[in-house]
Amino acid sequence: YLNFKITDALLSEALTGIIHAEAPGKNNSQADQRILLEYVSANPTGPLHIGHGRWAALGDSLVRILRHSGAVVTPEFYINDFGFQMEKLALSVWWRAVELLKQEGALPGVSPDADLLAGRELPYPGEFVIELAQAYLQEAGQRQAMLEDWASVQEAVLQGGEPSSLPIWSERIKQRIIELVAPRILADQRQLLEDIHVHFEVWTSEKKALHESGAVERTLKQLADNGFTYESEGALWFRSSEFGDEKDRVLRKTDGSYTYLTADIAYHDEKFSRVREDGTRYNRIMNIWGADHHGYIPRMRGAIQALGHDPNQFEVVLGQLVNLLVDGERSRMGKRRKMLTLRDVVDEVGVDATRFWMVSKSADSALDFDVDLAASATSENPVFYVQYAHARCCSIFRNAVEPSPNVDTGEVTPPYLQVEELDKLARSLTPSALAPLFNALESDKEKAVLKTLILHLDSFEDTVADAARLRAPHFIAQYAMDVAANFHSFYNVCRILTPDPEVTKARLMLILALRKTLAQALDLLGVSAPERM
RNA sequence: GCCUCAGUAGCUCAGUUGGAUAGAGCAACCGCCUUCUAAGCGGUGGGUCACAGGUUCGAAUCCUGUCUGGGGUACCA
Repeated sequence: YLNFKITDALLSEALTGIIHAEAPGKNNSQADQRILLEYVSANPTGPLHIGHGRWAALGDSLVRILRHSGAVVTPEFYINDFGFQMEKLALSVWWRAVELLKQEGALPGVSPDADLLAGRELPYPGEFVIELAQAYLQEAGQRQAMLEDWASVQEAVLQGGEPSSLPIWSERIKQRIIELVAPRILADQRQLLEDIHVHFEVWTSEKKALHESGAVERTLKQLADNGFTYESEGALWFRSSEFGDEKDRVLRKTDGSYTYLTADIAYHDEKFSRVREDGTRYNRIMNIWGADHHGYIPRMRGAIQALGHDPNQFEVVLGQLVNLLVDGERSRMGKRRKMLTLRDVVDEVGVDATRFWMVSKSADSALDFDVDLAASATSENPVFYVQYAHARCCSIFRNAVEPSPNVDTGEVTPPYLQVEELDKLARSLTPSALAPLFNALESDKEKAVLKTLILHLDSFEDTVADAARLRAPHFIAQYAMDVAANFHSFYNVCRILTPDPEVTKARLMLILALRKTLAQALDLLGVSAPERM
């Protein structure tokens, strides 16, 4: 094993490079990549939950890291606004609307106290459905339409007709509810995502872009022309087993409707074929999926191949699921009346803590999110450790250029140096100017801590490239914690602002490189870098 | 059954292409604020890296098997 000595000159060069860099860690390791990254892609059937939060944090950090590594990335949200889920939601809204009308005594022949929902289980029992129903009834004309609708289904409902036994209500009202409700929910989701600094450039509606546009039929025809479909048992099948899938998959059900897979195949066909603004196409179609979709990959890959695209350009980043811990026990998220939403968590622990928490662990391991710990996690979250390091750097710079009045004597100590002086020094910095950094150290310990810190700063670029290559944002979180720890050690063992101006300047350059790197690392995670805490 | 992810300190988890004495945060204990922010630092205690084989000069890491836990195995989305 080579045991080479790292000279002060090399360390100086590393620091100088960081200070002159436009953005630390920037590299070209992914420069040949044109990536369409689809993630989150929730149904517009309710608020985002914790699980979505993990994909959002993971995906957005990945976008930032890949771009920092030279890739062109388009983040995209696929809106699953088609199919049974939407109908189930509409049905739930309808029931809540009936309930509201009943409470007002507006339903003929029904007492306001009567329990129409007794024994029934709404597909979407959440509180938010009641708000949607209220909004729906306030729409011009909808209240009247509901009452007319009620007259036609009243008897069936009063005799105990189940909500699931469709249709007991009119198609007209169903569509009207969906039209009203889907955009509202989507807008809420979008607002929350923006609030946590997760931005999508493209929003693709399954309903509009695939079903109403005829894209699904076109893709289906292409698959058939290529000879990969057949009819059996009244359904249309895809020969996915020819591509390594366990079995063939249904594309068109016996009732004539399409499966989710069919629309998704059309979607991926479109993504592969899409021509970008500069005339090129994407050479990487990337998705972030939950581990519950794992078995779905072979059939999707098969379909991509069957349509003549390169399956090697298709990539799925799988994330293990998030468990919600309530009273120390795992509980399934979702269909509870009171559920803990992503909004609740963000309100409770803040954007920075939530995002850092979500990406500080490998996506390969299941994440336990302890609700009871959420509040206390505020002070426990390592994100503050990193942010504090950054704030400390900023504080040092403030002290360096500001006069400091002594509280006891009232005397004012002049600033160590002027802002302009500092800027000029940074701009024209050469490695040799950093010599005082190494010469003025008093102990081996100081020297060792300093060396570790600079080596760490120097490895940032490699870390970003590794994180990009392995699609592992948690490398960055880990890195940020490590560097922060190095700095906190150094800070306690070595003073930055000293009576010797040359030493002070050199050490300030170190802090400048550190501050830039910390700010960049935090930015790659979508976390703010506060100047004071 | 098959596919897949995981099992590392009391708890939550890092450990990148195999590399030197396995790390961090939290929790426990002992120190450190007249000096750049103590949301910090130093120290102590705490690990048969699930288990058993194998490959290798060298394994938490690679291979095989076993055990335990999560997820999947739909004409749901």
